Amino acid sequence: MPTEKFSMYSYLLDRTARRVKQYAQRRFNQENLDVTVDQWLILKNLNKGVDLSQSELAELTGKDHPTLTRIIDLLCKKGLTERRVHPGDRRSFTVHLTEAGEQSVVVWSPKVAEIRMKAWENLTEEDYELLKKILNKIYSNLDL
Amino acid sequence: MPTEKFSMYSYLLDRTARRVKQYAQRRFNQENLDVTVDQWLILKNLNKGVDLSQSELAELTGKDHPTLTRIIDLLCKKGLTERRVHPGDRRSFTVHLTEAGEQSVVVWSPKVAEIRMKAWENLTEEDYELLKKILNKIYSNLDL
DNA sequence: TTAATATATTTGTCATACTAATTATTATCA
DNA sequence: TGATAATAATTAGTATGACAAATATATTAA
Repeated sequence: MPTEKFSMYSYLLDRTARRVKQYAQRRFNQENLDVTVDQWLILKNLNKGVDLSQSELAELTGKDHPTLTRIIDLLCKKGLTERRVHPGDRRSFTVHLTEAGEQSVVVWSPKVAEIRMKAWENLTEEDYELLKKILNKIYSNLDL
Repeated sequence: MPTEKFSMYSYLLDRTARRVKQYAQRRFNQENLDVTVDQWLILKNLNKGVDLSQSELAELTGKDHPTLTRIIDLLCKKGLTERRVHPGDRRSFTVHLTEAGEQSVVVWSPKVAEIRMKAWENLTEEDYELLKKILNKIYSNLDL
């Protein structure tokens, strides 16, 4: 006997995720951090000194390939990343953080972390852990 | 001292919400329910015998006005809703479920509820309640 | 080695999200 | 009343998300 409450939970989840992203984006804009929240996620994942292929980046960031291609296009246009030919596979690129990209990550990481904190105010460590557990459970329930 | 873990939680939230929507949409398509998840949300909110203005619908469903306008456009094109002049305010429309729209809601509600359940398998009542509480907390932390 | 298959990326299309600006109408106040 | 401000909806522009199909290159198998 299906219950409608699960539709309600789905709605709450969607609405909350949107607001979290919207809040962060507005703060990015206020601070004149000239990237989107999704672009930032890519930069952050590149900042390990390791160049990654687009496929690897897509996997890490949970983006599909067309979306990732377009995000990289924009980051390259902004001069924050560049595509380099993959040694040994001409189908592939490695995405490389430029000097400017590196600088952005270094300079902005603390501010971004601070912005991201806001959503989780008034929650306990236990809440974080439980939320993480529940979200991962949901995610794996829908394994595609 | 800002911590990066909150960026991680934000990422998990976003990723999970996307997968929940994606799963539902795929099931909608498989079942030949010819609306999007977001369009369905609108239909469902109209199915109380009460016509709502677009502003009211936007408020109820958490959509912004431009998005709502376009969703209503599509629903009207599909013959599931129609715009009616608001008696007493010529700026406004009331959105009305057509006969076909009513039928869709009646026919598909149980299947949609069933589809929506899938995400929440293996979670306890307590998990639901806590998740709801936490999501609402986050939402209100970011009051805009 | 050639033919079939698989993989990495891109392109195209539609839907949604957010912002800013516009239009039409209504409400308010000097 | 008449100017100003507020509200409802729309339009336009950019970014992301999902899906399908195309392109180029690699890999595998007959």
